[in-house]
Order: sequence, then C-alpha cells, then structure tokens
Amino acid sequence: LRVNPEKKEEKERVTLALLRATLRLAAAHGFSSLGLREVSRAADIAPTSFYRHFADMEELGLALIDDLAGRYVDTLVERARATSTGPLGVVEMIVGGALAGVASDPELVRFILAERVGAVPAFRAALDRVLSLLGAALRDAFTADLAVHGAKVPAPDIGRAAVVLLLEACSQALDQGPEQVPVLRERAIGQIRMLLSGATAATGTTGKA
Amino acid sequence: LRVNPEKKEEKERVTLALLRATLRLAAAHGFSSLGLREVSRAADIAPTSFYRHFADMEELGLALIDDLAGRYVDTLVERARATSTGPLGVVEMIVGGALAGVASDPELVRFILAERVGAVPAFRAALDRVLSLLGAALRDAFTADLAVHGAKVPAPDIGRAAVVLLLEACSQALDQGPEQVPVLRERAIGQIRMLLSGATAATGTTGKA
DNA sequence: TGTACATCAGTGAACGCGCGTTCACTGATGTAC
DNA sequence: TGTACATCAGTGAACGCGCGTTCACTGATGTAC
Repeated sequence: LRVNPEKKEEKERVTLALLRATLRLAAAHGFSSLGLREVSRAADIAPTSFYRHFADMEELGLALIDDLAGRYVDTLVERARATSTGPLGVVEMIVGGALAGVASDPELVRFILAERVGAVPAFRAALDRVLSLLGAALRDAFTADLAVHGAKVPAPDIGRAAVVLLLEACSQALDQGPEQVPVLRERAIGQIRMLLSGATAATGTTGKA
Repeated sequence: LRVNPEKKEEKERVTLALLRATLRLAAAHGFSSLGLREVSRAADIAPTSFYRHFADMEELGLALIDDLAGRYVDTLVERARATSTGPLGVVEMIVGGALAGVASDPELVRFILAERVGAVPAFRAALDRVLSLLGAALRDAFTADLAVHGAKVPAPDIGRAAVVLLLEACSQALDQGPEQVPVLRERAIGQIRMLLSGATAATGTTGKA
C-alpha cells in the first residue's frame, strides 16, 4: 500500500503545529510542566489525536531536538565551515548567527538552553550530541588556520568551551532584550577571542603568567 | 506574644525537610513538574500543612535559592577571597570547590544549573544575583594580583565568563560520574586559565592573531 | 497560684478540575481484481 | 469500469486519579491578671 504524498504532507503540517505549540508553551511555563492535552489544545486538535503523532511528550521533545534544534545548530555549523577569514572571523560569524537565532526564534533557543541542563537525561544526551557537532566545527575552524601559521595547537575542548560562552550570550540576550544584543555580541566575541589567544599564545598554561 | 525557640526550631526542621524533599524530587523529574502534594508527601506532612511554610511552590523555590544555593555559592566566594596564591591558585581552588559541591550535594547543583536557565523568570533573576557575587569575587581575585604585576587589566566580564565555564564543568560532572571528575577538573582549570592568559597577554583582541 | 484567652503548626474531609488513556467510530483515500 | 476491502488521521465519550485549595478543628504552648 502506498501513501498519498498530499496526505503525508498534511500529517506533517499537524506534527509541526504540535512542535511549535510546545515551544510556545514551554517558553512560558517550562517543558516539563506541559501535558498532552494542553499541547493538543494549543495545536487545535483533539487530545486523542495526539497519539497519531507521538506516543508521549518525551517522544515529542526528542523530535523537537532532532528536527528544530538540529536544524538551528546545523545552520551555525555551516557558517563556521563557510567562513574563510580565519579564526577571528569565525568567532564573529558564529556569535552573530547564534544571536540572530535568538531574535528569529527565541522560543526554540530557550528550549535548547533549558533542556540542555534539565531533568530529562534523554534530552540532555540528545542536545549534547547536537551541540558537539558545533563544538567540533569550531575547533576545526580554529586549528585549521592556526596550523598554517605554525602556532601552538589549542586543547581539543576549546570548541566546547566556545559553545558554552556562546550559549551564555544567547541566554542573556533572551533575558535582557534586543537592545542589549550589540553589547552581548561584542562581549561574547571578546570572551571567545580571549580563550583562543590564551590557548595559542602561551606555550604552557601551568606556568605562572 | 513571644515564641518558644524550641517551637521555632521545630518548624524550621520541617521547612528544611520540604526543601530537601523538593531537591530530591526535582533532580529526578524537574522542579516545574512538582506539586505541593507530592513534595508534602515526601516530607511526611499533610498536604494542607504545606501552607504553614510556603504560599506555593514558587515561594519554596525562592527559599531554595536564597538559603541552600546562596550558602553553596557563598562558600565558593569565601574560597576565592581566602586564596593568596594568585589568580592561578584561585582558579584551582574555585574549580575544586565547585566540583566538591557536586559530590556532596548533587541535587542542589542540578537545581542551580537547571533553574538558572529555566522557565521561571523569578528563579533566573534570583540565581543570577547569587552567581553575580561569585563572578565579582573571581574578577577581583584576578585583577588584584595582576595590578601588582602591572599587567593589563582584563575585561570586567571575565569573572562571569569564568563562572560559566565552572558551571559547565559541574554539569558534566553530574552527568559523567565521579570517575571523570579529575579530568573535568583539569579541563576547566585549563579553560579558565586560557581565558585569563588571553585577557592579560594580548594588548588588543581585535588584531589578527 | 489558677483561670481565661491567644497563637499557631498540623490535620482530615471535601470540593471541583484537568489530566492521561481506552475504546469504538467516521470518513477520506488507496488497492485488488 | 465498478465493487469490496484495507489503511489511517481525527474524533467524542468515558474512566479513574491526583491535583490545589477551603474549611473547621485539635492540641500544645505562651500570655494576662
């Protein structure tokens, strides 16, 4: 038996409505407080129809991470790979891209920030996997250029550290509003550059400064 | 009318039981999914007795932040102030202290990490206030010693950046277990030292590396 | 000293409500022949 | 072509359950005089 592509598309439209409704409600009251009925109501379907798309809220949350969060992070990874102006340029591009995401989809960013350290282990693991890709891309972008210059190769966890500082800037942008974004942008760029210059300038971090 | 100090002590014993029960349950299912009945049951009091201590779960959460989280962070602040072996020594002390907290009270640290970026604005604000104290103490410890050496004074947000990297180490320690702590410790120390050395070594971070 | 009153943490019964889940059904669409 | 059957997203009724909150009460302790 085949499936009508129109039908498939229609189903995915409803599935997306559930995902978006969840993000909207989670931004206000937190994902873990949401119920299947509340989300279904917000997506304009009957509570029982929820089961046509997900077995429970946890499965929906994983779809949220794999689909929407994954796409957002992939965008940043592409940015990091496509930037050819060296490590410092990559830092500017990635911070700008992340903060642009905060402006265009604040609910998604809030979800990522919250569930990355939330109470559901499966969510933490899934987001860790997604964000590791970004960390690896940043580390590659940093070291590739440095190798050309013959400088010291930084620790492999510098990509992850940069991601952490990046996410903190997003968190503050969410709380402090769009008028603070330029300041937060420069601050995050400065912090990641400090990290980068500290990692490459000194020949040993254990020695006294 | 006076109150019997014995009675007051007894009430505070029950209040503390509610706070600890909440931390235990929140570590498993998330604070925002908890109800007053569930917490009261875990603390061995009747649901209606809850109201003798807190008006609702949000008030309890704020007490959790002001009392338990505040005490934990104060310990770290004291450590930062009491260390006299320079910025590099402060980094070691503070990372060690934070990770010791993860070992001794993992539920509290999970709560701090989660609610710092969770869905309740009042919790985010209260934790931001508490963690700002630590950031300021770190910045002071970093700059005080550097002033003696006549080096460049780092950006004021370096304390906050160090706190963010510190919290990330705690988060990974919670997820990866105690046997990974020594590795995470060295990694966090390295990252914060990179930040510090990058902030003080270069005269300008905008120039090409 | 004794007696009357105030305070206050803890309680059990009761309420209305929203929850997750089950079930049997509808109706549109695709397949077999 | 027409007819019988399969698939599947969506539905409304119904269930038992735990929730937050109210209320009037108990009993221990402190205060007034």
